[in-house]
Amino acid sequence: MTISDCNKVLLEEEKCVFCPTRDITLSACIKPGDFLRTYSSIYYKVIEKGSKLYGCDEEARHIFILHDGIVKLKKHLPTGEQRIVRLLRKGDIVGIESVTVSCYQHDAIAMTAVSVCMIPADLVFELSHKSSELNASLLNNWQRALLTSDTWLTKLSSGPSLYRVVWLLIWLSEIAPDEEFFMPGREDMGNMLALTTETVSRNIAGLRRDGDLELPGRDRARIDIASLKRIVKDPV
Amino acid sequence: MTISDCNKVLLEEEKCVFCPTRDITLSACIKPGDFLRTYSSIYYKVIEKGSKLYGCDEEARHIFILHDGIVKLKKHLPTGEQRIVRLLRKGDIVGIESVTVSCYQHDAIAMTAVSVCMIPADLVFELSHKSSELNASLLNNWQRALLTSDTWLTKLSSGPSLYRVVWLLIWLSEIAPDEEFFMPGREDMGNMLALTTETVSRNIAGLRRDGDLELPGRDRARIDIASLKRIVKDPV
DNA sequence: CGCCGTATTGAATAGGGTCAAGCGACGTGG
DNA sequence: CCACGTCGCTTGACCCTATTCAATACGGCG
Repeated sequence: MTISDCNKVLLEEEKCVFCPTRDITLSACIKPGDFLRTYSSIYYKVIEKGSKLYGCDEEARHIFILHDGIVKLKKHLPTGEQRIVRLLRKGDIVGIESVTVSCYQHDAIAMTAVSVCMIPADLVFELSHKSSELNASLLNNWQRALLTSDTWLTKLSSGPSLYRVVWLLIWLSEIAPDEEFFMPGREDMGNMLALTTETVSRNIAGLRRDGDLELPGRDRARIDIASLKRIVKDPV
Repeated sequence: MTISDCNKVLLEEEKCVFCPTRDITLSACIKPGDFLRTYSSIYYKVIEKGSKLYGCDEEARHIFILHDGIVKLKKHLPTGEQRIVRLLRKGDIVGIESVTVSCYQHDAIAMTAVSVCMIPADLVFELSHKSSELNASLLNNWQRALLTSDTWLTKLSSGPSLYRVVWLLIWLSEIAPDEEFFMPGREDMGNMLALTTETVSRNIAGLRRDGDLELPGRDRARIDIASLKRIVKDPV
């Protein structure tokens, strides 16, 4: 089902049944009985590469279920620098904090073309009281986000620059193992790893020389996972 | 109410009413009606400085509500290094992941003497289906943990070493603003900031020379917040 | 073709790591 | 009560890695 197909079914009452993310936890928890009530307030949206889903400190009214594409969550430091604190991919919830706090905590920016399902936060909040499945789903999402944060703290923010770059490549490749996957620009990678663009670039050049990394196109990469894991001494 | 008093009331049916953390969100959500059922399974525990609440990959059966003291969450890297990914303090929930996953994700170690209330995870899970307040409380806790993680990623894991040390001191002082507060050993601080003990030590020495930091005792510090915030260019 | 933004490469530098020695507090045992 | 050993903190000197600054190359697009 393509995006335009989905936009079409948006006009129907059964939109969620045919939604391409029917399999994604949260939407799956919205029961047929809820359709009529939610009909008017849930939107399917396509966001072009580079544009913002929301900004830091904006009033947090919606959560976004990510159907496709990659979204980065960015934070600004008082010193002017910025840091990317998380990447979100298919099935992740963007702006989940809107359920508990009144302002978004990051800038959320589409790194690729992105399609999302936009659900009012108070609707989620309300439904979560009634559906323990939805609740469990929210808790799980939060749990996953924390796990990711821990990984970023341990693997992507400490140790030698080569290790960090390698861990990031491994992490990115998990979206599409054994295949070509999305690789952000050097500056973004630097902002994830707390390194400069030059350092990232140099490490990438090294990996290419050693044959552990191929760049089939701008934004695209393919890696020799086993070899990379050996570099960071990750068993298996 | 002292710890021994609390241990005494543990023997009574009304224990939670007199619990020193009655004001802490989660316990407050356990209603009188639940007392009889929970009676046998909730323990009040005092843990001495340096000992473990649980280890990574252990089966996760309990959450711990932190009444007093500081707990560090540690992760080991395949390379042998370790990193402290979070500090928990009064009112925080330790091992909250036990509600959603089967194994703990960190080593949880008491940095000071610690007192906790130990609640079986399945009990929390069960109660969360019935109490939307408890649920909201869980969601809030998770939200807070993520916020903390973001702070650690942005402020404690990037930028010059002096900035990191200063941010950590500011963060630690928030427990007891304007007063003396707990400061961990240099090695632990290094593991939080992704720096070596020597670098941390040097920066601390510098701050003391400039009169921005006093160390009234081992583990204790007092800072000139305004001055430190000026260093990291944090407004106000 | 020439322009712009991004990536790469190079050379010089600075900041943090590493290694090693010295110091001070504390606890133990003589 | 003091000598001794331990452990954690500090300090110094040197080295190495990542940053900085600058030049160049690449690729898409008007």
